[in-house]
Amino acid sequence: MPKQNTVFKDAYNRCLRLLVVGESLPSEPELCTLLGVSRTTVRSILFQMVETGLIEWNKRSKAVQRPPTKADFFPEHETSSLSEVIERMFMQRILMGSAEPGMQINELELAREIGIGTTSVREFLIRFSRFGLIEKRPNSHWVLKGFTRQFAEELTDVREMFELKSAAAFVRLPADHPAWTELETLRRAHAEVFADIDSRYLEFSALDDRLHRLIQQASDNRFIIDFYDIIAIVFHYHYQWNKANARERNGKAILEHLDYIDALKTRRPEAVEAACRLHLSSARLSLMQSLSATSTATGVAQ
Amino acid sequence: MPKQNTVFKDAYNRCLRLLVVGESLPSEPELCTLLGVSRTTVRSILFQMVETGLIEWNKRSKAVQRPPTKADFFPEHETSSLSEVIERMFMQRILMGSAEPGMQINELELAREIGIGTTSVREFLIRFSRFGLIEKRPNSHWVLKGFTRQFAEELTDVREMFELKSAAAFVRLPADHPAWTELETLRRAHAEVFADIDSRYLEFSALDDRLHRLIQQASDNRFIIDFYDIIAIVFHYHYQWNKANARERNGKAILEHLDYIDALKTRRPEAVEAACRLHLSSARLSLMQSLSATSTATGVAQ
DNA sequence: TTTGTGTTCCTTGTCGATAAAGTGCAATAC
DNA sequence: GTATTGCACTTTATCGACAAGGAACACAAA
Repeated sequence: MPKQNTVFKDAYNRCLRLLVVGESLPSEPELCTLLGVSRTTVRSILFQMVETGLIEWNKRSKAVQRPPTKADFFPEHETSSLSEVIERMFMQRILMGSAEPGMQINELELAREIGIGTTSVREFLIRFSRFGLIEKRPNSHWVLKGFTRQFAEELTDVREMFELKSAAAFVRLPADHPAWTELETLRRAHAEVFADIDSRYLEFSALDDRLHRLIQQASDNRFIIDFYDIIAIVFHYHYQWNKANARERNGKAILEHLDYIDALKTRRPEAVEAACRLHLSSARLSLMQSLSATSTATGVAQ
Repeated sequence: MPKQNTVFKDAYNRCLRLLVVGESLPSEPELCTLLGVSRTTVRSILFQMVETGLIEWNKRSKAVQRPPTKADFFPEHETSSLSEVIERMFMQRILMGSAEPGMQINELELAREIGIGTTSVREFLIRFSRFGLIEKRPNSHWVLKGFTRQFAEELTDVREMFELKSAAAFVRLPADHPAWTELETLRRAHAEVFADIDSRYLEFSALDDRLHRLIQQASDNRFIIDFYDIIAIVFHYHYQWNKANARERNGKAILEHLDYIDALKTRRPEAVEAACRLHLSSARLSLMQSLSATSTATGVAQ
């Protein structure tokens, strides 16, 4: 079948949450911006909602008839796009499965395993190859380079170069730049999570991503900003499956972040560089430790 | 049609050059390594050569009957793989054609224009997107970000960071590392070309690529090494269509290279850094100048 | 016992087809 | 007159099909 209608299903679910009995849904173009899809999809949603008696639709009036029930929602797993599914499956295989460096990756086999066509797998692998974990042999298979210590070192080396550059650029941002406001928002969010660290330590990942992206943004350099995607995906999957000492680790990291943020606020380059280096080397260390911890179990380190 | 047999045609052409009348071609596996293809392809070549009377083939003897003529060769343009064709066409469009930043790129239109299927175009665009010149809007078109001064600046900024790091690592290579031999070979090649600069200035591009790749290699970092692909493609196409002052520019660059090489040989980090900075800022300048020179004509600069 | 060949089978690169999703224009409602 | 809707049309995402090309293995030759 060409295209699962995941865009529709996901938007439909999100649209269900906008329903307020008695009121009318906004106009089609407004729903488009609200849901981030095209009018065609919005109209499909509206038609479907008429079908299931959620709304009465007559020209410009889209009166909500009843609140949505659990049964109205599409199941979660039907709402994620194919590429997300492939990514999850693939990362699981290479980070958790017994994936040794040098292993061959077979498009057809992967496609069969996931139950999809080869085209999607190929496109995923091509996109994924920029992360430096796999390499193509033309007219032949892909080779897994492996999530090894070597990889982690190369990754963090570049990360440090880029982040130092970005942090230095951040300090030079004009005082009225929106990044400063966002930085203060982030600082508060950090403080809040830290105040309740025992139950909220898992929220650190999201904060980490937001803070570092904000800083990279200041570099105004697409290569630096894009590179953060690699960091993000590695940390995302790695920590997702590796929760040992997470609370302790995240608590420490939040404190480092707070120091880092404070240093940025002073706008003193030396203070920023010091805080940045401190945090990055600690992040590197924790990545390395979790790598060696799992190396024998999963066989992913070299 | 699925797959043009470009691998076969290209290998066939290269195999023709191995023919020596009276002698026998080597064994199949040997031909495989010589031509860099699989036995299946080698055997297709041999069958075809029997067909056209170039060889007599009986088990292990593959006696050459006659020298190949012009007519035996497949035309050059049939030997380049589809992705190479797309790359050329696409680069021509965005570097030479009237390609303004923000322009939409349409997979279907591009495919029709080149006369190929959409799959190949899609895959090319995905691969190409890592160069930061285009960006995908999911479920919709691609956006051309344009070969602008901004792009060139972001590119060269990262380039400088990486090359300084690599050059510093180069100095620390052990004395018996093969890179030192290769460096000396390259120095001689530079000197030779320079001695006859008026007629050989076009050979600079190849030398440039070899020298910089050799240096990046010393970083032992896949992200740094891979990044050079972006530099390479930009310089390749840009200079190919922009030959103003090429002789003068290349002559100057060769001298800078020679200084750079000499500095590396001294193994003194400060000398290396100085020579490296000098050359890179001169390369940046010349890229920028050629950009502004063509900006109005082709509308590619912002 | 190693190296080369014949043969079979599997995978990759490319195409065309099709449902899902996006885009543009003319008609309509306010 | 502007914003919204209805409708026709285009493009994208995905599949299955198939020739080109790679890989494995048993047999043959040296």
